[in-house]
Amino acid sequence: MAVPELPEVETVVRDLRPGVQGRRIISVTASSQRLRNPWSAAWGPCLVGRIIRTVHRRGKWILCELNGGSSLVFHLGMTGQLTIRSAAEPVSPHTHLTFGLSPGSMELRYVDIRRFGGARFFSDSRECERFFEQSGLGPEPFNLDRHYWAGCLRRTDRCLKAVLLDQRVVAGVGNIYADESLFEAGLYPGRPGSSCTPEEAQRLARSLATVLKRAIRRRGASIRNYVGGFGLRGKYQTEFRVYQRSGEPCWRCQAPIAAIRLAGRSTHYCPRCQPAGAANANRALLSSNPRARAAGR
DNA sequence: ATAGGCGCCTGCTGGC
DNA sequence: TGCCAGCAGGCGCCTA
Repeated sequence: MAVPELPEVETVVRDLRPGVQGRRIISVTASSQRLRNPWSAAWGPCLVGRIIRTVHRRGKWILCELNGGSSLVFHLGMTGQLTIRSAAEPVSPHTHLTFGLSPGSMELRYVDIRRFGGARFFSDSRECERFFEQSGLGPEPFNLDRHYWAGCLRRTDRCLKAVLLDQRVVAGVGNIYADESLFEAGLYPGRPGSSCTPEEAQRLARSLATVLKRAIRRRGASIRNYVGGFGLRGKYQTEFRVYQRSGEPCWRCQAPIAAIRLAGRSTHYCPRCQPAGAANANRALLSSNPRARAAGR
């Protein structure tokens, strides 16, 4: 099950923008089932009549800015789907929120099988800003400040996998792209952050950005649940180097991919390209060219 | 202060 | 064939 991480959320946001921006919310319907971020009945009346000005992403969050300074913020959790649909389309099971839009008979629908996600309303921009400040959400993973990132690794004995998953350190990374970027960087996921040289830290930052941008170009990864804003699946799952490939040959060296458990998450890596010993870790950036990929299959 | 573990939640899978 | 334990994991909360 591919969980929505940064590339998937970015795809949803890009898909939704043209259909949602400039439209007015004319109705709000909530299911009776409780979401992890519970929907307040008071929010519906606050939303009706407001126009969605912009839709953008922050980490794994989707922010819809409305007129009057208020905002509607979504988190997809593990199985959330936020799509724009014709109001005539049948409502699929596990639809928890429906926002009727005008002009046109379109609906913004929030579907979430496991209900780990949800939405919340902020009546003014300061309230929204405060929410994100309190959550301590870290910077976006693109163009990470070199000194900030090196410091985050140097100061911790947590393993690299745990650091990447920590939304306070860097926003938007989940289990798939943590594993994929560690492979790209040739770094063993279990290595303590403090064991990394500044060069290794920089390599990991570059690999993270590379992998995320590549996944965005492929509209994210779909294993089961994830779909973009139009309900279409992503394609990046066919390009996983290590994630869910345990036992299969490494794309680069053919060694079987290993699976372990780190930071409470299944973790996939190549024991040869990502050696556990720090002395062997200073390797060249891993190739991701299609021929290497073909050779690995 | 920090890190690790647990529970929430449903659907799928593999073993019996 | 049918049942059920185990697993998947983002995130908030609790504990050591």
